[in-house]
Amino acid sequence: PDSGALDALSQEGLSEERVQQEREAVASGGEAWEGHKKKKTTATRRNKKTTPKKKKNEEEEDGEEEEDDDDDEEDGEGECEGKVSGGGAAAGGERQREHPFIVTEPGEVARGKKNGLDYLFHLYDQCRDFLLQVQSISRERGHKCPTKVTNQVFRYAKEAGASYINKPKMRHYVHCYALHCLDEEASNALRRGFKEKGENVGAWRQACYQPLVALSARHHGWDVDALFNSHPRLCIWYVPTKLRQLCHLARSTAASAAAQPPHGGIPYLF
Amino acid sequence: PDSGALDALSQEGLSEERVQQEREAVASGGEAWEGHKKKKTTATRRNKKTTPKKKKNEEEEDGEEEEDDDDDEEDGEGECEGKVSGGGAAAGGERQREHPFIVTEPGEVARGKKNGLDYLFHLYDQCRDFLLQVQSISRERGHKCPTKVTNQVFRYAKEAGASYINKPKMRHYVHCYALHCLDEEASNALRRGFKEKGENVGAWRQACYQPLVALSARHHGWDVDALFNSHPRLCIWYVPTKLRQLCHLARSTAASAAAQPPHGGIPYLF
DNA sequence: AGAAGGACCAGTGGTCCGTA
DNA sequence: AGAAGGACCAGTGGTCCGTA
Repeated sequence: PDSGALDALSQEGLSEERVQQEREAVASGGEAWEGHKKKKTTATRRNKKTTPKKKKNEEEEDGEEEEDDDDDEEDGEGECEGKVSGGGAAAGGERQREHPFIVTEPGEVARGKKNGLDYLFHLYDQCRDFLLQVQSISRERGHKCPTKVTNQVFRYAKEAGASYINKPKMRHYVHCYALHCLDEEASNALRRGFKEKGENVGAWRQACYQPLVALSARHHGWDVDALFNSHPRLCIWYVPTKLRQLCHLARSTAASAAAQPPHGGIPYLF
Repeated sequence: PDSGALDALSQEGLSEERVQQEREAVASGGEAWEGHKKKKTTATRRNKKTTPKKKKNEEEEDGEEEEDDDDDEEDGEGECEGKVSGGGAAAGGERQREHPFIVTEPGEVARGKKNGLDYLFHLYDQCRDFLLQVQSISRERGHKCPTKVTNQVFRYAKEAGASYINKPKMRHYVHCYALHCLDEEASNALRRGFKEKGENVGAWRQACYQPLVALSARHHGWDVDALFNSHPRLCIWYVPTKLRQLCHLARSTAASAAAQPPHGGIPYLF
């Protein structure tokens, strides 16, 4: 009732400018992007932990990463950006998903049907770029302006043609990007170490938590929100739940260790 | 799957300490608070503007506010806090809602079955207090910490016994509170003026928009978010949609007036 | 097996409209 | 009529789990 003469402003609209500006090296055959599909599954999901997941906070020393040298088995890609699978057989529009990440050193380009970690981090910078565009549009339309990478930003990215960006992936690796932003030296060392040991991406990802907890403790008294906010490219990302929990746990542990010192010796937490 | 050994922390719990600390003067008879009721209405709401609402951006000069002097017609209230209706007849737990607001001068206590504007503004300060408590609890549990008055805060307030606080009411008058925070002089003058003219609360509420638009223009280049963030008690409140729209419209108007000056004269926007 | 991401769900911001 | 607020709804943050 109060909107008055003001809601002539439509909701979104989204200029299609940025399409295909990013992402040149796409799957072979050029089958159309699937875009909005909304496949309605009728399964009754969410049966609450029927399979008792094993927790893997420490990295296990297995999974000897094969480093496959089948370089140009696909088309002539190798340019710069990410690569997708599902390009080969019948061009009837089958599953189109990005190649999995592997642990690469800084500067190293992943060969074969893999994507490297520099590319992963580049995706975060692209999201930031999309956020800046969304903010600019919001401001000029007088809408409320997001400060974080929200659903709206992911939707915008998708509409702009960056279909390889999606929320679950970006949320999954945020803390890895955080370490990259906050301590590039340590991040690079970790990448080299895990590549050398032949660890898989999951193990490397797990290993990124600990250095961040240490940083939050050392510089921000375990306030991981303050840690994220201290960096301009990082502050637009939500703090992942698990990292928040780890910082909280570490603080509690440190506090109780300080309150009740052991009988014989000094405890070292890091 | 990642939660690990950390989710021993339950969700809320809410110590019942604050109950009845606020709000002494309650309805007569002392019938129990209705609390959580969740009456399921089966009506098909949202038939989208069947009744064409008239827009009321300018205050109309009618409604000669009767200022009823039936002071102590109810019980012996008159202490300090807000008053509720529904105390009279059959004590079978009927509708319990706050008395409507009337336009009062600063310092003036509303008489009869009315609440004054000092009381209204006091509710905002109470909400801030509840937010501070929610933040404190969140921080000590390692949860993410709200910076604004969210649903969680309203829920907390209700559980703490402040059933007279609710989201629609608080959102409805935010901009009035904003003016009170940002320019108490102007706010007080407006209250005196509207009381004197015998305007109702709705008219006064409408009149609070304009001075805020002027403030946002003058001090923040029409950035009303910046205006809200400039005040510590105000920055915890979401900017109301209509105020945001008004600021946007005013900026556009000012911009086009500046770009295309009229043939004979200088335009004054304020 | 390890990993990418469609799609789901509980709880949010926003406010309409049946109620008093 | 003017006003208070229960309750609804579209779109969010978060991430599970069917998929490749």
